[in-house]
Amino acid sequence: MTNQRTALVVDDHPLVARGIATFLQSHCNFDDVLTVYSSDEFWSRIDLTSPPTLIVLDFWLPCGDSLMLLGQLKVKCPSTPILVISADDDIAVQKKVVAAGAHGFINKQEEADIFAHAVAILLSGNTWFTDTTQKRTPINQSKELTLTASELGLTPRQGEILAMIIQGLPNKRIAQLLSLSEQTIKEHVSGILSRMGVSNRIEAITKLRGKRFEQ
Amino acid sequence: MTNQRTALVVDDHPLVARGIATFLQSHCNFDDVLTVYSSDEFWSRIDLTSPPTLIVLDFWLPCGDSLMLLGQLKVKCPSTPILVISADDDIAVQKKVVAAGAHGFINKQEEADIFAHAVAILLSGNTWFTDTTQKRTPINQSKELTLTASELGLTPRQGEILAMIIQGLPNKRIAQLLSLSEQTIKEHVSGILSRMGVSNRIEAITKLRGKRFEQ
DNA sequence: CGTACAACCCTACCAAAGTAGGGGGTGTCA
DNA sequence: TGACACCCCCTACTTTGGTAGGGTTGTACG
Repeated sequence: MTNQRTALVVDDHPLVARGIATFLQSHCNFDDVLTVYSSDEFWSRIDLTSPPTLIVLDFWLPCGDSLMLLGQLKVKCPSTPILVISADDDIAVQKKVVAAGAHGFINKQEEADIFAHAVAILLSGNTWFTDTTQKRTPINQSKELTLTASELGLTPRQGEILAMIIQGLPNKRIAQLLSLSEQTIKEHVSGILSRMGVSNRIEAITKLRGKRFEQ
Repeated sequence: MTNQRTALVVDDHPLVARGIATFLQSHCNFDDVLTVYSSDEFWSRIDLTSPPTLIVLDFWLPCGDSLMLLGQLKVKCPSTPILVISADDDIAVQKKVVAAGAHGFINKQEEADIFAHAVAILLSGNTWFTDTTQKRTPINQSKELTLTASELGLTPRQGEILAMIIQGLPNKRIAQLLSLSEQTIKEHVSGILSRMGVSNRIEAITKLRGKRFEQ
């Protein structure tokens, strides 16, 4: 039997696909990696008579049919592990991926060594998913994506209020919920904004987009 | 004089950054490429005493301060062309990038040879931007997580403005970018809010959090 | 003891956001 | 032709957000 390690990478971002491909070759011991940029190109170009050792599939294919493609891949290559990658870390996405029968799911923001680890796990016949039951601390979220009040230089009260701002609550509601005057909230907000270097709460919200905030 | 070609790549997705770096080296004749995964890491690690030949900057850094970083980079390396890349092809994004003084803007979905072409254009001292007048060929993402203007019952203009609201732009800036009066923007905003069933732009932003919006 | 800081309250003021109601001007479609 | 949707502009108004002053209290620290 040949021990050639081959992989198939399906991603509509050529640069990302290329990055994954070179990474698989240089860090995961793959001999040959095919890159495909769309499901159309996949069906017209790729011959799966010899199934690859691993398939890496982007969740956000432009045609939106990555899950369908996943199902067909599972039929064609039943013994090949499939790792789905995505740019966003929505839990709903992972649930869909699990339901569709993938063997692993990982975020593009993941550090390279974690990606390599996931690949190794899949090659060993196991699955790799982030734990959706426990709080967001797992492998999934590297620390750079989580901000705490103290990291932002905020006082505890300011952190509490910032969390409410992010929820979209207006000052009046925050004041009600905390049983404080609206003016006091405004002053806390001013402190938060100047500390964050933004000029209003909307900038603060957009600045924290994609990040997690903990008090 | 040394003709060393060096580049700096700032992208919060390690695999993407790696992909761009290897591509620059293998296809664009770069000798050395530094990769950085966050603006924090940038300031703490990178010494710009010798400005790179090219800077590649991701628009969607997790902290949301890519434009600020861009401005500071322009001060530190006034003669270095800056190419901004983004995962979405929102025209508003490109407009912001242009306004911030970047020398080029390109979508991550672009083919690799187009990316190489853009790099060559920038290195020759010119700029590279995509034509915003022609209509975008819609890239349909998976439908459940993507909302379009028509799905929300919005008119094209309202969709355009909602995209800007989500970016955090105030009415005044939107009016400037669209060459309209601020009042007209307010009326469009009112229409958007009542159509979405929310009472202000902040609720609109939080309502669309975690989802994609396309015009 | 004094200093510093967080937390809370107040008045006053200004800017931004949003609403209401009044015009126009296109284009499409029956 | 009229009805209608969309787009743009205007004045005038209210609400919300944010800043700048001025305070009081309590607590932690040297």
